[in-house]
Amino acid sequence: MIENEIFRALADPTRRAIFEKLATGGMNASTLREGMEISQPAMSQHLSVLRGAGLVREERQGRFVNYQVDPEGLALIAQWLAIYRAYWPARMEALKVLLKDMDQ
Amino acid sequence: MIENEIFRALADPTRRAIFEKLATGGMNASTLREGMEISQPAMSQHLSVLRGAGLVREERQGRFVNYQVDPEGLALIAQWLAIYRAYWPARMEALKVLLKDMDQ
DNA sequence: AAATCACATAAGCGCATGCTTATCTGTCTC
DNA sequence: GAGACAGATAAGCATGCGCTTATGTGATTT
Repeated sequence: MIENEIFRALADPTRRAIFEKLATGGMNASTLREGMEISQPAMSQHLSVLRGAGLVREERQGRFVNYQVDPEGLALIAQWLAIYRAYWPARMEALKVLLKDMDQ
Repeated sequence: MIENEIFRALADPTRRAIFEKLATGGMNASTLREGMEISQPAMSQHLSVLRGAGLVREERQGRFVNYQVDPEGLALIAQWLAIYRAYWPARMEALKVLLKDMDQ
């Protein structure tokens, strides 16, 4: 069950930070590590978890590995969330705007 | 940081099951426990975590405590997710429908 | 007020998780 | 091919987490 791996992956703040940084644009593990106080093995392990959850894709480029956000994982969260749309407050302007954007 | 508590709360499959059951309608802890193989203290602890994450509200009713989904937590996930809308695949029909609904 | 019921809290335990250091694999450069 | 570099994997360790049993608290019933 991948849904479980997604939520578990995002439960760790360091992993969310990595994912969020990656969302600004694809980059390799070393670049990703810049500015973050995290060891190389730790980064590698986190990326592995994110990859297993379908939140991140990897692509070998010579001796670098380029990582980027994988839409699949995000889509699964969105679907999970959509089930509970009845509970979202009507005043959620940000989401409304989002939906308008998508509807075009 | 509550965002962290939300993701952590949802990372546990038992807790997601409780939340999902609660989404079908508010009920007290004992009713919630029916059909789920979970001890009374475990249920109480899970509900406490969900409450701390803003995913669930509680309301004393005599010697029962009625629990129900709290939209606040869901809204925060939705907002977090919305940041990454650029990555959502265009073919996400379910979400499109959802947005249309909300836009009315 | 005594017993019962719904639920919360406390304490302890086993296992998962995230980190560390050390080492391995694969690719590039010279 | 030897060294350097990017990254993965292994092993060990400390902490966190979810469970259990036991007990506490507040409300209801008789």
